[in-house]
Amino acid sequence: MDYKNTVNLQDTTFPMRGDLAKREPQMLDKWTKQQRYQKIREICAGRDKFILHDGPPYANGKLHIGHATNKILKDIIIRSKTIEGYDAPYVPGWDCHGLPIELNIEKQFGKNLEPRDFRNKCREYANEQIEQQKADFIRLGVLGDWNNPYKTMDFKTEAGIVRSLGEIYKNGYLFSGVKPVYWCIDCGSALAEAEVEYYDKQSPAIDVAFKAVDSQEVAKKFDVDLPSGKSVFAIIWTTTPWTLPANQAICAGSEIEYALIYSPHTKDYYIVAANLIESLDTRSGLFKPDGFVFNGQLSTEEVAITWRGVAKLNGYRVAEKTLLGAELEHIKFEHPFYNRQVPMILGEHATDDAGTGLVHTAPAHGMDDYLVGVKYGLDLHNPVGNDGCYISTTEIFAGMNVFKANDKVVEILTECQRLMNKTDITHSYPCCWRHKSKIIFRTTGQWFIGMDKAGSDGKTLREQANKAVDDTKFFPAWGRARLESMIGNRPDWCVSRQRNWGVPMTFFVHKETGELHPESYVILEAVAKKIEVEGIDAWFELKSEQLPEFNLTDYVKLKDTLDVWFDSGTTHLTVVGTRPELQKANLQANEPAVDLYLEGSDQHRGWFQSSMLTGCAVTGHAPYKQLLTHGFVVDGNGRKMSKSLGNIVVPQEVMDKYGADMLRLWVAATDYSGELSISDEILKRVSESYRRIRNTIRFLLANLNDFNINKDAVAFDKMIELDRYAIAYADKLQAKIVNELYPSYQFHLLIQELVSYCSEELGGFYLDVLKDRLYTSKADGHARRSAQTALYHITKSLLGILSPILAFTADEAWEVLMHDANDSTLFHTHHKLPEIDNSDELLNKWTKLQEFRSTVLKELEAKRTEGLIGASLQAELVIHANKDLYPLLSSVGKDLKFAYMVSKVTLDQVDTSSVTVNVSKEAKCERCWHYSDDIGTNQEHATICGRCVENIAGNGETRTFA
RNA sequence: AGCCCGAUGUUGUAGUCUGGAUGCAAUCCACUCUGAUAAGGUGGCAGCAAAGGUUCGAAUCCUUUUCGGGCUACCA
Repeated sequence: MDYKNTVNLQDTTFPMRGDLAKREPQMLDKWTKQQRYQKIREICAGRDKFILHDGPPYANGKLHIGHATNKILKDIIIRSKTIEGYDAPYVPGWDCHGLPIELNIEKQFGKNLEPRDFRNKCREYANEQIEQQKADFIRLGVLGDWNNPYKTMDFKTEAGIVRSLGEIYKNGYLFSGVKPVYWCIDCGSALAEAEVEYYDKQSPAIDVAFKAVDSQEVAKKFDVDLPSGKSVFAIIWTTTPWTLPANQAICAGSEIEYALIYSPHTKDYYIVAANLIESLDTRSGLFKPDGFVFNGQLSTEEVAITWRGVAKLNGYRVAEKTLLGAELEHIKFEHPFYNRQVPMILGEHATDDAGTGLVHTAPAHGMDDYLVGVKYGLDLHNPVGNDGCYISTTEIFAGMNVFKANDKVVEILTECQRLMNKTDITHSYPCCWRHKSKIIFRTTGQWFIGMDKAGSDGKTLREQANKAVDDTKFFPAWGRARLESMIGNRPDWCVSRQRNWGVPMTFFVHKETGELHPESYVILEAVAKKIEVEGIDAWFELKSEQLPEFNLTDYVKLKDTLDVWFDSGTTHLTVVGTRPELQKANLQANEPAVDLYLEGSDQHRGWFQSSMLTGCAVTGHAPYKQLLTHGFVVDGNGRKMSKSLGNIVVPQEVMDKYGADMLRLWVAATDYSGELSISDEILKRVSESYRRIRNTIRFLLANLNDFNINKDAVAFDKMIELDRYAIAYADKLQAKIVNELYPSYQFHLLIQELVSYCSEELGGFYLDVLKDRLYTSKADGHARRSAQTALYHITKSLLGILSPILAFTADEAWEVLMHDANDSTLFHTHHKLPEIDNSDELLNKWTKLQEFRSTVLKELEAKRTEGLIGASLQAELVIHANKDLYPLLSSVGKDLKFAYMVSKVTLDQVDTSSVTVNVSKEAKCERCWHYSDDIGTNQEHATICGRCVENIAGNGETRTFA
């Protein structure tokens, strides 16, 4: 008889190889047809809500690995909250307005489209981009309301953005002002801080002389008697020659020491910071002629000055007396090429560590200059237009591009002999993040959300935001310091832009005064109603006559649009605040509407911050309870990905090669609080972990194939001890993962626990021990059903825990386990494992038995190396146990040999424990492969042992402990 | 330029606050099984970025350096 057929070898439809790249898309099709997202919403209806609000990616460009990482993390959380028992809807979104899209349309269609056409094209383009990105997101397994995402260009959202602006206006935080803003010539618009990046750029650096209006008087201050026909100059240093037309002052540091120095070349006299004389001379050669040696004789020219500091100053002819900057204040100088007198003023930003210690001051072109200009009442007038060219009234330079004007300025300075030196320097310079081109500072009329302006409730936005940061929980904790300093330091938020594809600032301003219409808040609501129906075109095409209820005759429409950061920064109002499924039934006053925002660490200056500011300005508190940040993705060597390094990992390729679950497992297994490394090797290692998990599941499913929980389950108090232990173990693991690791978002620790559970606890112990019982005991006998009962619970628990991460694999296995091709882990909550009596005791006992087992295994391995045994069943153990060990081992009774997978164990009590391994002299049972002395006892089954006879012909063997 | 973070075998990680033989998993090698088979079991190899300091003792504390990542600011 072939006894192999009597062994319970099961098979499963769950294949060993995942073949994910091919099968995942099929699963997705099925899920879409089933409308799984909607079905889950129905199942979850009535539960407490957990709101993770999606930060909208910009609707332009292909998905990169950073997008994928972010969305996968979000999906893991959404799924984990769902299976934990929350109603966790996920509405993905896109950021749609703004310059990058405009640029693409301009590139395609030129700049001469009608505004309405242009905006329509932008809208179409954004929609196309969204469709592409959406397909990739879905492919990642991200579960969400993909048929109904939010877009910042939805008419309702656009109207909501306008309304949010209205609230901020009403609350007193919005104001218009003239201020220097970052200005990108290529964008033709002001930029937000977040849109500015710094690169090394080359600039001309020039030293320029400003002639004193009254040289004689200035010389006297230095106790110098100026020869007739000689002049005194102040020298400034600048790397932006083009700002000289806007020069209104020279700025000195009040505590800096300034000297008057004579140039043997020009025969004139110059004011420079005393300790910068040498560096100025080094670059200009102005003061110390080659080969000059002071011989104690003074030339006629020099006699005018009382020379005393000469020797000390290495040949520089300097007036002995120096003056502090404060003593130079208000001295008048002539502009180098305009008929304009400019004063010497004082400012803290003037230092003596570079340049000449005197700072050229153009209030229209720099923040410091602007502030000091306001203080001294200087002309703030900005001569540069939106296009980066001087306006028509600018002498000499009218119509010229500012950067091109650099050369012209140099030329003119040379002509009028005011240029003392010119070199090129490479320095870090602010640039537009889109164009990478140099930006300029430009003082223009803009609209701001004030950080330090008290709102209608008497508090400043900065105060409110700081408080709100305190109330927020950060993962990881250092995010708090980051956001705090960000908000502490930021200037007023310039929200106006001068573009076409953006949400308009729907205000009417007075023709002459520029004041907002007194009924602005009401008008704005009227406009919002129109935008809700027709989109932003409603504003751009609006005629005052269409709002007859307001007196608009002396008012004009504001043409500015809003910074796109305002669009995304208000989604907690325009999206979360308006979609019913995202609202909690019992939200308390001042309670954030959203539980979690989750984005890359760059969003501290971006979305985290803009949302915080609008939240505080409109609602007085943060829009979110928790902030979770992840790092950027870098390559296997920790380098950031770049085209030139050729180390870019493309998510689509990973999915085509390994499948989405592999990418998801990679995200989960990586500590994302720092950088996330990815490379081919790393992915290979990840897929090895995956195989381990998958195979464990396969083994579990295979051995449950003939098991029906409703008919075959063994009552828990009747189960074999080892099986009860295994359930207790699984319960403890599940508790840790569900109660600690998922809620604290520490997925990498969770994955470690799970992989080591599959390898060590299950593969290395429980399942290994169980094989004998599963295969050889009576198919529907107590011993086997007890094991299967445990396996069933373990599998159900394991798949639930895995499902947020291995979304595809877990559900694939779930269908097999439940014998239902339409079921999903997410239609259920975490499996409730049966409560096991004395579980701690059991865990403790079997942990000790495992420890001793490894001693046994070492002994077996020694015998194996000696060539005495192969399979461990060839061995018999003689265990001499001391008084601690003996009760432990004997408490497992005759089942100890199964726990240790040998054919026989002899146990006695001694003082010192030891294990002896003997090779069995008995015959091998053809069926169960144990070596036994009762083979052949039964005539009918001459080649198998008594236990096997009982299992195939009797009622099945009895097991109690293992 | 300043500030912050990180670096643990080939890979992913734990341990660092609070000093005490580094640990887990995968890879690799060897043995073994052939009833999880492009599997399973057992054993083995190998690591604290570098240097210095404190200490009986340092992955851990201190200093310096290197490399990587990030942030902030701006040199007019």
